[in-house]
Amino acid sequence: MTAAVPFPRPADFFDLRLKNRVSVLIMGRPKQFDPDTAVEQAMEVFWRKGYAGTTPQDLVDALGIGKGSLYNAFGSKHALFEQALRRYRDSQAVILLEMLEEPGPVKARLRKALEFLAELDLAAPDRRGCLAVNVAAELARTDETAAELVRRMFDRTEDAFRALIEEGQRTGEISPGRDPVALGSLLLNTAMGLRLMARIAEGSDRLVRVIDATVDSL
Amino acid sequence: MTAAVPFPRPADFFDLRLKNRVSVLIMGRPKQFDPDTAVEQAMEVFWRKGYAGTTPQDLVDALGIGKGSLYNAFGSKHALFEQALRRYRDSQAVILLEMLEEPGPVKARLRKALEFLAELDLAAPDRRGCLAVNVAAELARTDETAAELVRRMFDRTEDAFRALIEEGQRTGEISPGRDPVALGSLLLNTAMGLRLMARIAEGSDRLVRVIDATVDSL
DNA sequence: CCAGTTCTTGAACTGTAGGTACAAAATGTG
DNA sequence: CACATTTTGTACCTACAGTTCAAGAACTGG
Repeated sequence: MTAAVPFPRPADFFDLRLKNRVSVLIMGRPKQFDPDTAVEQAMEVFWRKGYAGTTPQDLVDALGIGKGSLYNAFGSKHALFEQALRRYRDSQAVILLEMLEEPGPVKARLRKALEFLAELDLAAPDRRGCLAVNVAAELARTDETAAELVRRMFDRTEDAFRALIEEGQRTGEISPGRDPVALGSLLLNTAMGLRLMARIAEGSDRLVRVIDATVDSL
Repeated sequence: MTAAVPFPRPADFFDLRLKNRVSVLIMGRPKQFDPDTAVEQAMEVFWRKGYAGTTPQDLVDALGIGKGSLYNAFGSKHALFEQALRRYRDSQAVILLEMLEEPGPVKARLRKALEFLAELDLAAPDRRGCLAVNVAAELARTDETAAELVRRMFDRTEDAFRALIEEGQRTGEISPGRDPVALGSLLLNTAMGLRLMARIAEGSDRLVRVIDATVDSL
């Protein structure tokens, strides 16, 4: 939960201090837009159109600000993308983690979480899927910064699944003979596979079958 | 096996007849390059760089022909991409299908096939992963033609997994109580998930765990 | 109200994406 | 060899990606 919003890294922290001091001591014309909102909107655009598929014009249109403001505030398309990806991690990727931590029987919780993902993805505008999955497929080998961010998100999710399995083994719901680490990896793989499948699925049938078979396998 | 190279569709067939008649009756200068090889090379480029990430210049460089020849022969970037995707289906996507049809115990065959995928993906240049997976993530909602091709590839693979499960149930390797259709979907999901994970994996550890847990779950 | 600073707007700029047009060269046919 | 037809490389084109910049607007402290 608290890990969802990680402690600012040194650079961020310095920026923040600097920004605050400046806003008190010097101050120029204030921003006409909220940078946080802008990052959020940029995230939506990258999510729907991909990195290469997003143009500065798309961003300008979505954010409702001028190109100058955009580059003044964020520096470059890639820098904005990086911020958007971090925002995704902090606002979206944690949703699954939180669902897995709710109380109740382990298998039911797992099923509910997977069904939630499937419904979310099938209902989402443009069937955008999961930004982390999309970035993994699009940029993995050409953008090490993005790849590392996605890797960390996957690591965290894998870990949450492992913890869930271990809990199930303690409560007796899941056979203690099975390797919780391996099952954690498997569930991560299954969940991300689901989100990929959701991008081209015609209906929910296949996704439902995957979820059924997964829960059945535990 | 024979399905690997499908019978020419009407349009292809007509083109072929026309081309042959022309080559007998009129005939001009023959192509200096082999279109099949060119499509193969284009496939490699799209595979490594994605659709949006591939420029006409990239294609010209990789194919070693002029832009004029490129557009004369293939019409547009997108048309060439479509041919490249079909080529992928016929030359690459079938490899997994063939592996699943080999003789031997079902579980061992499944393990071998998944391990083969993982090794292939980890060793591949630029860790390009699976073109179908990449296209699903990049283009699903913006290119219906490509989406349909990927859908069909996924359908075929899912079917091969289902057949494998049914065979395992006949030989007693797999419990007859389990739904082979659902397990087919699950294995498709797992395999495509693996190929996605391979794009950002740091080592083979996670992939090995996924494979172990998958085979264990049957 | 002026200095100093930061933000905004919009034009401008460079390079390239994606594709077309064309003339010259190459080739099989008779 | 002339002919019809095709390929090919080059030049060219329009649009836009991605970014920069100049001019001015808004704010604060003095």
